[in-house]
Amino acid sequence: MEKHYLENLNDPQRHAVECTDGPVMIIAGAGSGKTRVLTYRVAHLIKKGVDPFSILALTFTNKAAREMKGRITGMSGDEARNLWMGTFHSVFARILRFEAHRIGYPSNFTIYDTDDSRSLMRAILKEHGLDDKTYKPASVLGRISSAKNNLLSWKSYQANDELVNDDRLTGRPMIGTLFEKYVSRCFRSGAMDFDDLLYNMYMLLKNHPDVLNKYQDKFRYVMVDEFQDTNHAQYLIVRKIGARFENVCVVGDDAQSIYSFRGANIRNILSFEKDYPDLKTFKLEQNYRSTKNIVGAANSVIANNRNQLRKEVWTSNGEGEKIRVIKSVSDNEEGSIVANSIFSEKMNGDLDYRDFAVLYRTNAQSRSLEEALRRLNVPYRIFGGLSFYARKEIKDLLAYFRLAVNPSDEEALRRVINYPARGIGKVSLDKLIVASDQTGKSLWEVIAGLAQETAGIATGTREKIRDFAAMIESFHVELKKKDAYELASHIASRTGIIREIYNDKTPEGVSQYENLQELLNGIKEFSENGLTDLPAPSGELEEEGLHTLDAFMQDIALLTDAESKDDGDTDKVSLMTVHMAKGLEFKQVFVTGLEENLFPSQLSLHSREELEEERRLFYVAMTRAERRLTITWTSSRYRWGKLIGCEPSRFLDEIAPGFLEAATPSGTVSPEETVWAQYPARPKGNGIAGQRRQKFTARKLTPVSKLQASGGNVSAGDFRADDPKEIVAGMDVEHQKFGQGKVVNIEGEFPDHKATVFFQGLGNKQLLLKYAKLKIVNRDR
DNA sequence: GGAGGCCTCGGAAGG
DNA sequence: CGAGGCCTCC
Repeated sequence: MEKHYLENLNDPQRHAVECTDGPVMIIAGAGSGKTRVLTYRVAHLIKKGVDPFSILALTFTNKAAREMKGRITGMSGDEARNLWMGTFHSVFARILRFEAHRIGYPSNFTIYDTDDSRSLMRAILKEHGLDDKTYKPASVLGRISSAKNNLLSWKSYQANDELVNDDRLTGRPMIGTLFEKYVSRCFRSGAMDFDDLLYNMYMLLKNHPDVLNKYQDKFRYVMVDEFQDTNHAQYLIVRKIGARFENVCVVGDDAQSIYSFRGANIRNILSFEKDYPDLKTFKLEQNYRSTKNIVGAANSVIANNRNQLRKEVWTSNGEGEKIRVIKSVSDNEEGSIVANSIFSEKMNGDLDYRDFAVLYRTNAQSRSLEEALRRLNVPYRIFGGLSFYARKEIKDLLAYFRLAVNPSDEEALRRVINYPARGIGKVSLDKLIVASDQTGKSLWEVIAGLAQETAGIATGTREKIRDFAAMIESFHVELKKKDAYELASHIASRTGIIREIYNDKTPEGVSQYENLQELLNGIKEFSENGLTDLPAPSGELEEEGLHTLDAFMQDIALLTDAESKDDGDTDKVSLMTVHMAKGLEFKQVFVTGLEENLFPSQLSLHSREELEEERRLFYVAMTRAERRLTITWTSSRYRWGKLIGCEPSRFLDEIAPGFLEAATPSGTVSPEETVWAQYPARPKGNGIAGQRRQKFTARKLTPVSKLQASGGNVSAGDFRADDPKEIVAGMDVEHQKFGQGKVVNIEGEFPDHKATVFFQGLGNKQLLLKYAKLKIVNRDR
C-alpha cells in the first residue's frame, strides 16, 4: 500500500475512513467518491491490524462486491481474500448452509430463482383449482415476498387482519393459504427462494442465541453499501449482527433511492439515526464527476423533493457545456437525432463510442434508438437482458446438476423428468404429484420408492420412472467421487441432453450447443482452480482435494449478473434503462423520452412518494454525465402499436433555466441536413399522427452482437418468403429456422399443399406451404 | 410430442 | 406491436 494513501482523500472522505469505530453513516452524493471511501476504509482497517476474517462488507450486486474486492486487493494485497465481502444473499447463503441443521434444512439446499418460484406457484394454483387470472402467480408471489421482507411468517400473515382484509377486498382471499402451501412445498423440496435467504437468516439469529453470539463475535466490523436500497429484513439483520461491537458503517445516498418498488425502505436511514444515538454522520458533497452545469441542473431538479436529507452537492470542475434539451416529432426522429449527434461528435471530437450512453425509462424505448444507431452503423451494446444462466439449455442442464445435489428439488425434477423425452408424460406426472400430495412425501420420495400399486401408472411407464430415478441416484452417489467436470460431462451425455442439442442443426441449436460447452468449460476451470469467493464460515481453510459439483452449485443460483461477454470489440455506445445506469458514468449522456406519462411514469402519478422516486430516477440519469448531458423528448411516439401524442415532462420545467442551452426548436438538428444524406432514403420528417411506420422500422431486429456471434451470416431481419405457389420439387429453398434445404416432393393441392424438404443435418421435414415461410434460393432443378 | 394459433397484457430489476 | 403462456390439432 502506498505510504500516504490517506492523502488521496478530501477532508470528509478521510474523516469517514479514519472513523473506524462506532456506528457511522456516510451520505455520499452522486459522483462523490463513495466506492473510494469504502475501499479505503476497509484497507485502512486491515492496515491497522484488523483481521480480514472479522470484516463483513455487504453489497447488493455481485459486480459491486467483485469490483470492491479487486480494489482492496490492489491496496492491501492477498489478505483481502479473507474478507467477508459479497452480496447480502451470497453471504447469508454461505452462513445458512453452514448452520442449516439448526433450522431443519439440508446444507445442500437449492436456491430457487424467480422462474422456479413462479412455476411452483403455478403448480400450487392448479392443484387448488384456482384461476391464475385472479391469482396471478407474479402478484401472489409479490405479496409473499413483501411479507417475508417484513419478516412475517405465513402464520403471522394469516393472523394479520389488514393483510387478510386487503386480499379479501381484491378478491383473492386465498393468498394466506397459498403462502402457507408455497412455504411448505419449498421446505419439502429442500429449497429456499431469494427472500428466504434473508428471512431464514434473520430467524436463525433470532431463535439461536449461540449462533447469534458466534457471528456477533466474529464480525467486529460491518459495512453496508447502497444502504438506501436495504429492506426491513436486511436492516434488522445488519443491526443484529452488529449489536455487539456497534462498528457498523453504512453508505448511501437518499437522493439515489430508486428501488422502493422492490422493498427498499428509505426510512432505514432515519431509523439508523434513532437506533444509534451516538451515530457519526459524514457527508460527501464534492462531486468529482461532472461539470458545474450538470451538477447545478441536477440539484435544481432534486430540490423539488420534499423528503430528503439536507445536502449540497458541489463541484470544482469547470462550467462545461449547458444542458441540451431537444424536441422531436416522433420516436423515430428522436432516435435519429441521438444517433446523428453521437455519430458527428465522435467524428469531430476526442471521444470513443464507449464514452456515450443513451438512457431510457422503459425497455420498449430501445427499439427506435437501436434502429437509428444501426442505420448509421454506430456500434452499440444493450445492457440488461437475459443472463447466461437464464437460458433454457443452461437451466435444463443445471436442473440435472441440482437433482444430483438435492434430489428433493421438485422444480428441477419437474423440469427434466421428461427432457429429453423419455416417455414420462404429463398424465403420469400428474399422478405422481397427486401421490406426493396424498402421502406428504416429496416428489422424489414418491419416485424413488415407487410402489407397485402407485395410482394406476402403467407398468411400462413405471419402468421408465424407475430408470430415471436410478439415473439420478447414480449421479448423486458420484458427487463426492468425481470432480465437478467429470461428473458434469458424464451427466450431460448420460442424460442425452448433449446429443439432443447437438442434433439440432438450426442456428439456435448451434448456439445452444456452444452455450452448453461454455458452461462445461466454466466447470472445468472450477475443477482445476476452484472459485470460492467467500471464506468458510468457521474461518478454517477450505478442505483440500476435489472441487466437486456440489461445491460448484452452491452459489450458482446467485450468479444472475446479466451477461457481460465482450466480443473483443468493446468500443460501443451503451444503451440501458436509467435503473441499470446507476453507479456508472459516461462522458456524454443522452436521457431520452422526457415526457409526461413516460418519465415520470403514469403509474407513479397517484402518490407524492412515487413521483418523488421518479424524480430521484431522473436525478440519477442526469448525474451519470461527466461532460455533456442531452435530454430529448418527442411530441408523438408509438406505444403498444398505437401512435400517441406526448407532452413534455414536468421534470424539464424543474431544471433551472440558467443551466440550459437556448431552446433548440424542433427540427434544428434535423437528420436530413447532415449525415443523413448519405443514407438510404427516409420519409420526410413529420411523423405526426396517421403516418404508418416505414418498412425498415417494422422489420425485426437482430442485435449487432448476435450477428457477430453467429458468424455474421444470419440475417433474420431480411428474411422474405416467396409465394408458396411457385415452389416445386427440386428447388433449393431457405427456411428461417432450418436454414437451406432441397425440396424433395410436393403433394396435395394449393392451398393445402405440403412439401417434403431435405435439410442438411436435419433430414426430411414435412412443411405445410401455407404456413412455412420459404425463400427460393435456386429455381434450377 | 411439437408446432402453431389464440389470448392476454403491457414499469423498473438485484439476488 | 410483441412476448409469453396455454390450448389444440396433427
